[in-house]
Amino acid sequence: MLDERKLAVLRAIVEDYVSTNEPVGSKALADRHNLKVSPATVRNDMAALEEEGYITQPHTSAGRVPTDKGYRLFVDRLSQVKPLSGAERRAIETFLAGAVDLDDVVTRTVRLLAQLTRQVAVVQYPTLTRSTVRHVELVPLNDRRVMLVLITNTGRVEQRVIELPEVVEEARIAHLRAVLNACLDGCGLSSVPDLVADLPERLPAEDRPAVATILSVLLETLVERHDEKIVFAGAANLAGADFSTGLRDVLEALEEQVVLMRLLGETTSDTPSALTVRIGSENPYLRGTSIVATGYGSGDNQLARLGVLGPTRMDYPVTMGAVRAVARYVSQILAAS
Amino acid sequence: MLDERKLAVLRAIVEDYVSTNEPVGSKALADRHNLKVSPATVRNDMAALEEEGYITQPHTSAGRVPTDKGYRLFVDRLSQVKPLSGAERRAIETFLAGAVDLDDVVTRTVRLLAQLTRQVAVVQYPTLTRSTVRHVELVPLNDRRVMLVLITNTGRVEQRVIELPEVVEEARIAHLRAVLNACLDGCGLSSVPDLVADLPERLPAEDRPAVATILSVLLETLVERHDEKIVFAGAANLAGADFSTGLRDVLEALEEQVVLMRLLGETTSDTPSALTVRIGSENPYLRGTSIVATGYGSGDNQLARLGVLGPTRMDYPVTMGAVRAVARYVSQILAAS
DNA sequence: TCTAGCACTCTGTGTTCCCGAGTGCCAAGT
DNA sequence: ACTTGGCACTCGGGAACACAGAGTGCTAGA
Repeated sequence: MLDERKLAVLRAIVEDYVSTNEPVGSKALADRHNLKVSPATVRNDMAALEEEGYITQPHTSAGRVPTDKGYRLFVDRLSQVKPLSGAERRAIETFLAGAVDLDDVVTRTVRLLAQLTRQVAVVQYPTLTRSTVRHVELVPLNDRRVMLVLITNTGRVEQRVIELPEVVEEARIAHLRAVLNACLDGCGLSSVPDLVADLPERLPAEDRPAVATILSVLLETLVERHDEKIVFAGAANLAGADFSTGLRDVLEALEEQVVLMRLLGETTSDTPSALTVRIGSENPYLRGTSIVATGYGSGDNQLARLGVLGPTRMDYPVTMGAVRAVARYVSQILAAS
Repeated sequence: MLDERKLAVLRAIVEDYVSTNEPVGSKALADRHNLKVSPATVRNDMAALEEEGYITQPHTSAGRVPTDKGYRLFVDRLSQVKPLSGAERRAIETFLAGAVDLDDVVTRTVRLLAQLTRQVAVVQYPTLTRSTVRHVELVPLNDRRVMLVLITNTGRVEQRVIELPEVVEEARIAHLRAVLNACLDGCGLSSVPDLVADLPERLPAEDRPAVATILSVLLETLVERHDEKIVFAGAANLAGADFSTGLRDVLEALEEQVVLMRLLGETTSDTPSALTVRIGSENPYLRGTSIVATGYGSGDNQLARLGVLGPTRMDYPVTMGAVRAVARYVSQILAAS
């Protein structure tokens, strides 16, 4: 059905259209890529490709434009991920190496990725789920309030102000802190609920209301948060591109954590470190955009996802190369800290 | 030079132009606002206003449009800040009340403000400068690394991973922590450098390199950071409006902390809690936009600034009302925690 | 199966034309 | 001295139109 040459034509169409942003016609194609056939032959092939739904024409007698299905075939079978240049690699390395804490790593990563791809970059904060407790701190603020600070081995720090149900002396707080640390230090976050389950019973009865309050906040902190937190950068890169779905919608989606989360992908459970590409209508919500994403994290410990969002008409090989490279470097940085 | 009626005409022009986004002509003006004079008279006044530079016409024989100078006069003398409706007040209150920590307060604030004004909201993180140290924590990560956690009375938590120049035993770290806390607890951040100046001398000589490293990071943490950190929300609201300076520039400025900082205003030192309005060309960098900002913070303790950014053609009274109200509520929230 | 040629069909652009909103000015009215 | 009605003038923007050019589909021939 689709012989070798037709595929070559499709590849050429995608490449030309991506770089020129104009429907590409048979003559230009036969000229620029050395297909060694005449425009007329190309036209026949194009007709076939259109028949199959890989390309389409905006209006009669204009050039052809790839459809989502066309891009899909291109990504799956006609292109190779393009590795970064040496200069780019070095830039990534030095830029990420300067990060001082997890926040900083994430911020730098998202900016770097945006700049590298000239698109909108999206980075999900590493989830706490697989990390372990490094330290728990309870800081008395006044006699009815304490601040809970949870430090994990990924360098993440969580903080919560807790309103106690009754006045508790500092000494008791200190004691509780010691108990908590003894109990939790080094444990995986997912095992925390089990470990603290019987804690109230092991403490003086009069402390129990306070302890219960503190523990409930602690558990909340563990579960709730961090698959939700997502940051983006490079919105300015949207200004040039035209989205079928309207710039406004894209910007709105970017500011809506939930939508963004879904776009980044319900972690494709089989091989999370593989590149995921979602093209146009394959996306939930934002139909007119494409997303290139991947998991990242230290070692085989998948922590979160990152990627870029751009117009369907995007340079997939380059973008995929950048996303993959950045994900690797970040994973490396995270593993080291 | 500018009698009462001319001012009324200017006010009417600004109001009409803001609401319709079309140059306003003499006839429409005389009709809609009951000026009780004929269009011809209005035309004479308009000519005078144009002579003085308060309004201008996009092209000969179109209606008039306010200039930056015209908006300035309008804001200074012709308008009153419009208070929020009861429903809006209640919405603010409930929305902000749910915040769990400082991060959350800031995030909620910026979203709230964006939604309320239908513009881009910008919020600077409270600076540490005026706050006091609540607690300093040193957590050993391994024998060459410690994490420094600094907790302030505003609920802010700062964290840094520190690479030590040599191996230091945990006990020494614990001791240093105790010393630091004894020394700094409750002190204003600005006095920290003085307080720790002679600290190395009061400790065993063999610890000095490590202590010096830790202190330098501590000082860096204090000084460097937080007048820089700024967040924004509501970029989607830019999609509708048209900026003379180009959407791309605005988006770029928003992602550039430094520029944003300058736009928010080098804190007008005299009365920081007053509303600052910068109109069009009065702004550094972004000439085509207006900014309404104010300081916020607990009590007379000005901590940071927040505001909104929008097109010059903006409903100033309403926007100013929203900014002022939000700043007050946030200050209140911060004071309580 | 490929190629060359040809007629056809569009879009985008440039031109012209005209309507109408809005102005500036002047002379008359209060 | 200010206000008003009248009037000629000026543009911008939309409609109508023509036209060049790019690109196609089709058919006949190599």
